[in-house]
Amino acid sequence: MKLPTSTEWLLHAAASLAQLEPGVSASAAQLAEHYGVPAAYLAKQLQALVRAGVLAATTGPRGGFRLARPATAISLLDVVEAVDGAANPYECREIRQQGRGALPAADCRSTCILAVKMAEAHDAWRASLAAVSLADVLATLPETAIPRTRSLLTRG
Amino acid sequence: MKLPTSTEWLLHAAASLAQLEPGVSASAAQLAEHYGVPAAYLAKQLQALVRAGVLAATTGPRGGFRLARPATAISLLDVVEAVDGAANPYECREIRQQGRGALPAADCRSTCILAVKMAEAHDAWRASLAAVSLADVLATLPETAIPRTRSLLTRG
DNA sequence: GATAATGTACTCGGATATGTTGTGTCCGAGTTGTTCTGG
DNA sequence: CCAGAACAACTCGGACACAACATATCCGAGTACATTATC
Repeated sequence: MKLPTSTEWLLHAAASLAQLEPGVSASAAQLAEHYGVPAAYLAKQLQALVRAGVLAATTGPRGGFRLARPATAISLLDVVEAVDGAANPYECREIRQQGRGALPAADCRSTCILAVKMAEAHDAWRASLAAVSLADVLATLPETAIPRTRSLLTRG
Repeated sequence: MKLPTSTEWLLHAAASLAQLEPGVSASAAQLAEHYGVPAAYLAKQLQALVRAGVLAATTGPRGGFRLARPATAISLLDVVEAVDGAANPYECREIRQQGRGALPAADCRSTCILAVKMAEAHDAWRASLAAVSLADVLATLPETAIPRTRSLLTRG
């Protein structure tokens, strides 16, 4: 069980975009150089956030990516599930109904208890991430961070 | 983020072994046929549970795998982390200290807030799975299930 | 008849191929800001 | 000096190779039981 490496990039990128003034965009190339990551691959992943409705993209000069919603309305879960999908990492294939020890249908009326418990754990994970918004993240940064990010991501 | 398919096999296998009488073992071939899964691959994964101290293995005739501890002392987390590892699926590579926007060392005294929040979510997931033991799983099975499993996994 | 040695069948354990998914890269379509020309 | 059109540069968006891990498989080392020969 491993999240893509790009998850870290996108979380930081979203946090950086949240620090920009409303209406201002930053391009994929800017963000890539800002973090020292491959520009083309970052751009590919940013598209996933656009498809998920977390970011909005604008083409042409002065274009780029910006938040599609206020930072208070974007949770870490929104970002993570945009890049990795919302599926439960545990996939129940009903092996209780297969092989020599297959259970009779009467015993399979309710969901497999193991699948239920694994789903509950996944829900706990999702709830933990859903409780943190980008605004919460920004609130923990030092005072100097936001002006600094704005200046670094503003093109001359 | 996806758990190996074999995770389901091992959870069910551990639950089945927990239903056997103390001291009785079931071989990898038996368990594989019981669930209709590839025997060699299941055996390979069962070894991971042995290395983790969850199962104990015995070679030779009448040998096989059995629980290394009472079912009350084995949690779902023990099984899942034995096969998949205990590492956090989110790996912080400190990109905040890299690239054009690298933060000064003074701002990196404490752990990156994003890594902290991702770790908290992982802890919530682990706590949820650690709270469920194999004995809890067995308690939800119908009365007929345990004698049935014992009879199917007992060799003639 | 009891015992010890032998043989056999069964078990796990690790080393070896293959398929799928994430990783990384490239080029094309579209849009905006700029520049140049004409009135 | 102003307006319009053409141009050019920059942006995203999707299509194309490469690599790492999970998947699947095989054969060898070791052990317990059953058998057999001996005392």
